[in-house]
Formats: sequence, C-alpha cells, structure tokens
Amino acid sequence: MALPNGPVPASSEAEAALFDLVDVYDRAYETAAAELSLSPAQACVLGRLDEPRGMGVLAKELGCDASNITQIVVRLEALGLVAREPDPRDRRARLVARTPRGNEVNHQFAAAFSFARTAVGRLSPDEQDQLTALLRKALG
Amino acid sequence: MALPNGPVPASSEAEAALFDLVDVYDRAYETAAAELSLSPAQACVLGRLDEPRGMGVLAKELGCDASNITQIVVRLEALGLVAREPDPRDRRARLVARTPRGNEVNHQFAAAFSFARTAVGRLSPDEQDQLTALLRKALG
DNA sequence: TCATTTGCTTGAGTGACTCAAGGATTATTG
DNA sequence: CAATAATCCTTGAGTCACTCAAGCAAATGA
Repeated sequence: MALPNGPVPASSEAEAALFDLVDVYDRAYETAAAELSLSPAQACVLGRLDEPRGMGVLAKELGCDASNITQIVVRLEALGLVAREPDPRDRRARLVARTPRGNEVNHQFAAAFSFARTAVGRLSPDEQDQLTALLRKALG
Repeated sequence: MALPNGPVPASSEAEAALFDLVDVYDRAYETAAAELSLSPAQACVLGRLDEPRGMGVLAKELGCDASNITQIVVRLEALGLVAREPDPRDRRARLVARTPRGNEVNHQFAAAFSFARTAVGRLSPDEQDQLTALLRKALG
C-alpha cells in the first residue's frame, strides 16, 4: 500500500477533504488492482488499451519513460493480458493490445474499482453537477 | 512519475473530475517532493513528525509494514533530516524526530506543495464550504 | 521465572521508476 | 541517392517503495 500523499495538518477543512478524497481514491484503486493480482501501474496500462496503442504513445500519455512502459507491458504479456504486435505502418514500432483474457480482467477491474462510482452515486444529480463545477474551478 | 490511478473512460463527468483532481494532486505532490530531492514517501513521513513518533505508530498510521518505515527513516536519517533516539519509556522502541534541517526542509516542502492551497484558493469561502460538504457526503 | 507479546531491524524478493546506451527503422536533406 | 539525423523500442544498471519471513531484545503477564 503506497504511503498517502498528504500534509498531515491541512490548513483548511476543504484542503483536508481534498486530501481524504485523494487518499481513499488511491487506496481503493490499489486494492481493486490487488484483488486481480495486478499492480496499480499494470491496471492503469491495461485500462488504456480499449484500442491498440504504441509503446511510445502510452509513455507520453502517462508521463513516464518508454522503458518503464516496456517493463510493465512485458509483465502484462507474461500474464497473458496483452500482446505486442508489429505495427504494419512502422516496423520499429509495436502495438500493444489486450488479449481476450485482458479484456476480461480489465472488465473485472472496472467492476472492482467501484470507489468513484459509489462516491458520485451518493450525490444527487444536482450535487454531482455542483461537485463537477467546483472541482473544475478549483483545478483552474 | 507514478502512473495515474485512473480509469480512462470515466462513466460520468463527476467521476472524470474526481480522477483529474486525484491525478493532478498526486503529480503535484510528487513534483514538490522531487524539488527537494525527496521521494513522496520520504516527504510523507517527514511531514508527520511535528512531534517525535515511534516507528510502529507511523507504520500503523500509514498503513504499511514496519520494515518499510524503517527503510524510509534510514534514508531520511542519512540525509540528516531525522534522528532516531531511544524511547526513554521503552527500550525496544525508537522515537523518530525531525532535525533542525528536517524542519527546514519540511517547511520548504509545505511551501512547494501549493496545489491544494491554490486549488482551494480559487473558490470563494462559500464554495469551499460547499465543496467540503459534497466531498464529505461522497466519501460516505 | 518462563512464555508470550511487542517494537524494530535485516534479508530476500518483486515491481515501479529513471537514465544511458544501443539496434533497428524511418525521415531529412545536401 | 547517400549520409545524417531523428524516432521507436529494448536492455542494463541503479534507486526506492513495498511485502513477507525471521530474528533479537525488551516488556508483559501467568
């Protein structure tokens, strides 16, 4: 379980609420991944493969080094959840795609990571809109 | 940079906003720590030492194994930011405390991690209260 | 006192991450 | 077109976070 990213003494109630949200969210994500014997990073990559993508694209989107993606994908491949195939358009590149089993596991993960759904579900439609608006404003 | 904990296709605007918030928050935390050459875990532990604490207390609070804390503290100690002293009440235990330099760095970190402060600052006092209430309700 | 529990550390092992270097292919451009 | 440069990815080395199992030392309790 990753350590929380939190300032212990928050200087306002709103900051504290933000921190709590982030903490619970992150832990729920990690827990859901662990239920399927995945690391958070593996679940993250798997979740981005609704259609095949190049390694470099993933690295750029996720803001990390390409070699990091390589290793995560190697592990996902060893688990039989993704496959790398040569890109017909560019023989340097390789496209990563979920296998049928990968689709299945990804689906299970989406079901297991119920936190965001549940949290939002506690709010009325109006409240959901308010929350969205407030978060968007806060994000600047 | 840790990969984001996010479902790519969120099923509602509110969920997407939550995801964005968590992502930006986590990245800001990581960046602030990196500016001080700290890992997020190191910044987290350092931040909890407003008064000296036992290793076990930290582990319990942070929800991880005690040996994990040991290693993080060893590194913080090597950086001169914390010191471990024997607990006068229990000779098995060791109390971790920030050094003067640790206080300084922790202060700098608090300044560098401006995300939550800034985000909340974009909202009026009323909006801050609304956000807090909505988040608390969503957290259940 | 003897056994158990508690507090911490050590060691081994996995995984995420970074950077540097290199092979292979594609794109450029003189 | 041929040489050069840029791009895509992998490998290797290294750091750190994390977990579990084992073990020492001190406290607790029968």
